[in-house]
Amino acid sequence: MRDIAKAAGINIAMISYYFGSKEKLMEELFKMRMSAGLASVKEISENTMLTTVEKLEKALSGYMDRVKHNKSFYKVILAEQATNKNKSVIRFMSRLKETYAKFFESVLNEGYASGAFKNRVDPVLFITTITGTIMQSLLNKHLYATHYGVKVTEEWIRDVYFEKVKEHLKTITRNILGYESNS
Amino acid sequence: MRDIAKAAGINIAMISYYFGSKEKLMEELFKMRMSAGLASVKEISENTMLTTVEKLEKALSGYMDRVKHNKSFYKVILAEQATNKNKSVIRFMSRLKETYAKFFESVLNEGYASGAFKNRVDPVLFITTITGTIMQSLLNKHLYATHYGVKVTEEWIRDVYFEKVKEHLKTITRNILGYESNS
DNA sequence: AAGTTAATCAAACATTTGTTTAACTTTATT
DNA sequence: AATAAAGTTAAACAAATGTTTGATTAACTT
Repeated sequence: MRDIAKAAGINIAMISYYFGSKEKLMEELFKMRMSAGLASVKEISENTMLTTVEKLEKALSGYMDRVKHNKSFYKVILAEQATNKNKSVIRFMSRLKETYAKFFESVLNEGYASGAFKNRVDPVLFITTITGTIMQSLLNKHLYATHYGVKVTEEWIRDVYFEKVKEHLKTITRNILGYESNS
Repeated sequence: MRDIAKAAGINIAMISYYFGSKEKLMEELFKMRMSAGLASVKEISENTMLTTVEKLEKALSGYMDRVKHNKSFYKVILAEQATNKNKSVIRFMSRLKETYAKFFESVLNEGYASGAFKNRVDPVLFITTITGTIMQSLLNKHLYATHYGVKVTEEWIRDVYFEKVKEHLKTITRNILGYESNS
């Protein structure tokens, strides 16, 4: 709390004054940061101009971009889920995941119905692979860099690494679902 | 530390007496639990009787089994990497990951050389997807269960859920690398 | 301008947490 | 059996941590 107050340039008592407790502060943080993802999914599913593949790729690239611009926050998400301490955050994440699950399930079903996707996959496990790849990419930056002898800088992460991950995501999605590239 | 001592049925001072500090206790835990993975990789790469696909599938199924039998520990691994606090654990994990990276790189190269694998993938990003899927499957148990209306029990997790994840892993590996099923 | 409410702060408070101490018991050595 | 070493413990210690208090200042309201 002291670190947060210092970083925010405020007195520590202000956090309790405005948020009530550390737990509630975390809750607000989650609600605020997660709303962008929900809005993006909502917008995509309501857009009738998009093909199934476009919907899918738009969702994935949006997801990647949000993680790319909120690296620390997504590490907090990981830590929160792994430690399982803040119950209201866990509940919040569960609801959120269910929303994403329904979205991806409907996109996959649309693709199977139209014949765009040739390979059957469990939608929940598909999300698990996508989310897992993105989250793990946050933890494997240094592995990638040292393996290929590159120096880790903010620019490299932003302009090179995350672009490679994005491309990789596209590739594996195409291979997993079995559809042809259109770009 | 008090919780650990209680769970172990020992006095809290014993931890300092035998391990020195909380950090060093964690280090020992990591060294101990991770040695199985290293041994498995070593054994597989030294076994000349196996085909490339067999090596790959043996490594993945071994990995899955270790996670399945040490669920809490792998959540600790996730939390440790996400919070980035214990530097010696981070260093240890980095060395370990590099070992795995080299292993998978050589397996993939072997597959490309023999023509067994048709699709090119970056080996480090391939590991990222595999590890990510497995780790995320630890966090998505409840999503899977509620999405399909199943009750979460230890038996269900062990006998049903992780078997589904294992199957899924096999499927996506096959699709990502582009090789044919042999079973 | 007086009075009320809201915002801010330094300090105090009460737990929690990792570590150490000092006394003791048990085990091993001669 | 006597002595030393190793193992074990309850209690104390010091630092960290989330929260509250009570005083002070700033911002509205009439």
